[in-house]
Amino acid sequence: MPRTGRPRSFDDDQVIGGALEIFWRHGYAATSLRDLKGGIGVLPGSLYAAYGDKHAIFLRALGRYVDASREQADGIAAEGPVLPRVRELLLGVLEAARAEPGRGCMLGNTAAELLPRDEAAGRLVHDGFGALESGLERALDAARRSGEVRPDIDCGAQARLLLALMQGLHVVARAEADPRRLADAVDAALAPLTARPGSDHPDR
Amino acid sequence: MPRTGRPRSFDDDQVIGGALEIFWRHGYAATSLRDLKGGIGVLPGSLYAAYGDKHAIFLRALGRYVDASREQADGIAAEGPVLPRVRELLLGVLEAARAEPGRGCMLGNTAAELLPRDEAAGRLVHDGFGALESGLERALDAARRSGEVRPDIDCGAQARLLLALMQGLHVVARAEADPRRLADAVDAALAPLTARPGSDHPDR
DNA sequence: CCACTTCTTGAACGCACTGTCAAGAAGTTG
DNA sequence: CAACTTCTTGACAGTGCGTTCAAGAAGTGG
Repeated sequence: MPRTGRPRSFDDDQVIGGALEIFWRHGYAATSLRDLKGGIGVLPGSLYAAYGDKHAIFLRALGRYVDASREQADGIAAEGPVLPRVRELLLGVLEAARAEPGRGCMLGNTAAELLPRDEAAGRLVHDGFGALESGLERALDAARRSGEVRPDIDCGAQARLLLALMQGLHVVARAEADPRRLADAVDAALAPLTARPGSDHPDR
Repeated sequence: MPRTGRPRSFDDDQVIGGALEIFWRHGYAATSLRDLKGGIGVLPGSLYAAYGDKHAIFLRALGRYVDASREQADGIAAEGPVLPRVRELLLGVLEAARAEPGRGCMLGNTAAELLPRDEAAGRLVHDGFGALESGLERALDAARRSGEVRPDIDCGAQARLLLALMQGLHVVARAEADPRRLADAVDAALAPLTARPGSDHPDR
């Protein structure tokens, strides 16, 4: 007997990716299902049949962003010199704010708009922040072992500092005509980490 | 000839203050005029007659918050030891997040939700951030002159760093069950400012 | 106390939103 | 090809929104 029906006309990845793009730019409340339809070409009826309701679609999109954040965090903790990568990460926030104003970080945007009321979104944002913090901490730990950063640094505290700085840059940059004005704050944050040139570094 | 009519039954300060409270907690889009009525007891019709529309009421409330931020900024730049006050400011962000989750900073909330699309709000947020940055910079400058912070510190860059850290703490704290976990990031940010015990401080 | 002005009130309007549904389109399998 | 299943489509209901407005209430100055 026949068991299959008409297949989906849209690709799951494309729909969630498109929804992420729109939610990212406009936020949750300010995004209507017609905006989603306009952006990805799938009508509300199909979206509801496939995913449930608007909130469920949002959580799917946010979940994809969290996955991407996890990958980014792992990239920071990769091999090689760490501080230039961290610096690039933070300056990249400012450059993104200049090139595409009004996007910011999806995690921070969601935190500001929906937390702590939306518990499901809260868990995802918590995971995303946790991944970034953990990636930064692992990276700093490795850098400390290699002598790239001073041995007396508290890598956990520094990771939390850098995460908060990153989120703060996203926010403050929104109000700046040229976000690059904030670049010296990045260097001010990273300078104290560097090992002194003549200082003792354990190995190598 | 008679020229005056029925006087207002509500106090302007109370209405704007009440509106600020509600916008602060719920954001702009998520606050309806019926919410405002519920919170301050003034019907939409009167609000429209008195202030214009919803957006105008929001700008008035935001303007009041900016004024308060300016006063807070001046408080930081007051006389006496600066670093303990800055530390208290940043730890106060975390304590507020613990005691009253979901408020954050009205400037940051507005930046995340409305900027850079809403230009009038953008100017106000820019002014508020500017006041905080300037207050921090003046405070650090004074502290450097008094020997409280190291003489080789770039006070402008540090002020921008602390402002961004403050805003970031507001955001990240929303996703933390206990925001005090972030307290060590505050100390990590302030530690490099302190003059070394045996170091040279110009006067006193 | 009366003429006049302004404010308050609650209903109402137009609109946009989320979510639903029935009918038709488009596949798949025996 | 025929039976069957699933998806798509566009219209629609229900709700809540910002905003307006006419009528009555409440003061004020002469």
